[in-house]
Amino acid sequence: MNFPNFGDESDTRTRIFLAAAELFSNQGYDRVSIRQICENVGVGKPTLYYYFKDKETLLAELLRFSFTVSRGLLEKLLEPSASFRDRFRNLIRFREQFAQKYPHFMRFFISMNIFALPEMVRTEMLDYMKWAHRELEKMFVAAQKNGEINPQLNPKILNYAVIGTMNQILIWNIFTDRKQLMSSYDSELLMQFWDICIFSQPQ
Amino acid sequence: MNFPNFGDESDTRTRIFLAAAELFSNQGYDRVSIRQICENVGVGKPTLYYYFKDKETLLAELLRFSFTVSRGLLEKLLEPSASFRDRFRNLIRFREQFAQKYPHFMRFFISMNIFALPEMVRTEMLDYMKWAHRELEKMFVAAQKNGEINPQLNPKILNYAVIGTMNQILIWNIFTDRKQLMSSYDSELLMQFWDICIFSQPQ
Amino acid sequence: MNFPNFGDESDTRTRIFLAAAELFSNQGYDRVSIRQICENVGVGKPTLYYYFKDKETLLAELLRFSFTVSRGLLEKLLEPSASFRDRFRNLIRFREQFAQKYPHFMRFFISMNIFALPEMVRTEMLDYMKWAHRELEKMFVAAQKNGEINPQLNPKILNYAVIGTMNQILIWNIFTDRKQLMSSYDSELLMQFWDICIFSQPQ
Amino acid sequence: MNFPNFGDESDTRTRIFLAAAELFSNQGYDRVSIRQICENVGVGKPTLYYYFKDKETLLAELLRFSFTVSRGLLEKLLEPSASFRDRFRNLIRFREQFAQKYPHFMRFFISMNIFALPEMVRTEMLDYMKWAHRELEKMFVAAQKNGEINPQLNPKILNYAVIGTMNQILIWNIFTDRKQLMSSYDSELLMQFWDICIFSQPQ
DNA sequence: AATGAATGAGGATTCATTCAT
DNA sequence: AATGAATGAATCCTCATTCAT
Repeated sequence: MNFPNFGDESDTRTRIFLAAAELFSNQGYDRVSIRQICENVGVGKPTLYYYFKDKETLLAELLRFSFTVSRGLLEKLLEPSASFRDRFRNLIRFREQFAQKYPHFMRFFISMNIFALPEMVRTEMLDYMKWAHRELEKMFVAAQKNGEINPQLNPKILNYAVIGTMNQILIWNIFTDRKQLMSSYDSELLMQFWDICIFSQPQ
Repeated sequence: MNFPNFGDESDTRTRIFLAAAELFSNQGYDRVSIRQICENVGVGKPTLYYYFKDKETLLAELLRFSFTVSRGLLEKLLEPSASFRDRFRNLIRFREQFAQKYPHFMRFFISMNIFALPEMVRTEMLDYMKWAHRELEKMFVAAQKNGEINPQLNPKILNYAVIGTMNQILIWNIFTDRKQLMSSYDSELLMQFWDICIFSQPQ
Repeated sequence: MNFPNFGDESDTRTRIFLAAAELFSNQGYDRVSIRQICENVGVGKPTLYYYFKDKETLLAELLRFSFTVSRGLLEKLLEPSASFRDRFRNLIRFREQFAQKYPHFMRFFISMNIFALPEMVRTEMLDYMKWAHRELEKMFVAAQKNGEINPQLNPKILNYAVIGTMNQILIWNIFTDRKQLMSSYDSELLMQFWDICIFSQPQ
Repeated sequence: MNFPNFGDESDTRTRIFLAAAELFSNQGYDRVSIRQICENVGVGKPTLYYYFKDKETLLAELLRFSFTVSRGLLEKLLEPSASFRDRFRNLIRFREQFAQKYPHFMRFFISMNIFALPEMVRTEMLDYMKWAHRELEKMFVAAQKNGEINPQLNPKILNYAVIGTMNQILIWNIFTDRKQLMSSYDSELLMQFWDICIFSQPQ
């Protein structure tokens, strides 16, 4: 599983990007000031404005980065190349590994409240989320048709359950300030849980 | 199922309370200004400060109200008076009905899970969440001992799953601007889902 | 030496009066808020406004009280009944005893910066000070004519010196937070000092 | 006698500095608003905050400037290079000339009511004053040992008298709105006064 | 590619004061 | 004689943003 990289991390633009991700994820978009970001990076404010039109744009670009990574991965998962169970496991593993590699981005993404976002960014985010939601649901429906998972389960609810459970783990670990937002042990337990709930066939 | 009421809803303090809940849940704590709240209520700023020491205190009192309601209910659910399944159903129904009666508070509460909060408020919130988390887990463990639910399921994950799924439904409905944050149809489907997943015994 | 008393000290008006004197002398007129005064007295704000038209009036009445006391005394001193030296000694003793009996008023009076006062009060204060200044100078001139003090000394400067020295002692003791703003020992030393400087005749 | 200069007086920081000194000395620290200062200088509020962390810091820096000037001069006076009488005369002349060159700073310094000052600034001011007080007293004691001034005079009181008299002249001239806070004629009279009082030897 | 200096708009909060009771 | 509730105007300060260099 490969994640895209930012550019050169010694490059000013990238340093601003990363500092913003960290600060936004810790304190929320509104509580972070341009001054704070610049101080963290060690540059003056006009430098930030040289690279990013404004604060919203900076946020938007951060979100777009998350989307790109996330969408890329989801698209791979959706290709019905492997068994559904393998793809499902990958869905979990992906979150685990993204959380481990980019904890700030994970925090940032999870703790992003769509209503606290500037209009322009909100629309973009909502579009992505709707797309992901729809695609996942299609995947579950297909898996039920193929008999790969319990067909009695309502696929909408299943969708909520799968995503919601992962999010709940992440949220909980963010709140309680765990070092690891999602450990490999967590994803192991999660897989076992869904194995019992959805992969075992009813009698 | 009874929900506590605020005081007289024509009372200024209560009006500020409700307006703040609505605005905070829509735009996030930081984006809402004292001026906005006061305009919504139709009072001057000093009036707000007459009732609430400062903005953080207003937020804290809103959260405390939510906690009190929520805790009171959870405590009833935890009493092992009825069958576990009935109590579980009540857990879902409670959320549904709270969401219907006080959609703003539900939004407020849900979005608080997500928002960056001032430190002082966060601690208080964390305490409540830890308590609720712990108690629910105990309930699941007990139910497994009694043979009321599938004992193979990891109770921690089960806890995340049950709460996370409800939250996901709420979040999604908030995001997509549904009128009903959680309909009785939603909770019906949800109950069926868990009936299959956790109440059916393994063979 | 008798000082006028306020009315009944259990009377609300007097309690406000005293609390204001203490607070103003500690923190300065501007830094003290009506709220603070009321809290110290244990009454609501409208009560204060029942007794005093506004904050300025409260200040003005405090100053007027000081003037009345001070002027009454100075007038006694100016009556050429006793020897000049006795009257001079009384001038010092008066300050000492006023400082001991009403330390707050003394602080209040000393630390009052005339430029930091509201216009209306300022004029009143200035008038009093000019009068006192003039009268004292006359007294010194008369004493020189009578041969009671060294006639070589410039009476204007002498006036500044006598008053300025006492003030300096008070200011210093206020600054360094002495319990006694002016002890009887202080006034003894002061008298000895002026005995040498102005009462001893030149050869 | 040389006084330190501020930087370039067309420099924004210096202009804020001078405007603040003038306003503070006229109206007192609390009555002067940031807005007022900025209007006087003709800059926006954020510009002031660009140069000074906050209002207290601005005040503290003004005081520090006064201290530095004052201390530098006092140190020169204390060097027992010249006769005591010459140094004493310089003490007076220094005040006279400082008052003439920087009337606003003189007013500012004199009218600073220590109790109306924020805690942090107060301590700093007190430290300086204690130092100056101590050093001057030492100088008087030494002069008495050397037989340069009347040894019968209590040096503490002498200290109060010398400083207090000068301050009284300044205060009086400030109060009565004289153009010159301390004229060379004033200092001439003052010197004659102390010549008679303390430099003439007792028989 | 980067900066020092500046700005307009708006933030939370507190002030002295008043009304109806 | 006293109060709870309310207000307009002002406070200090910070924000995102920009210009000239």
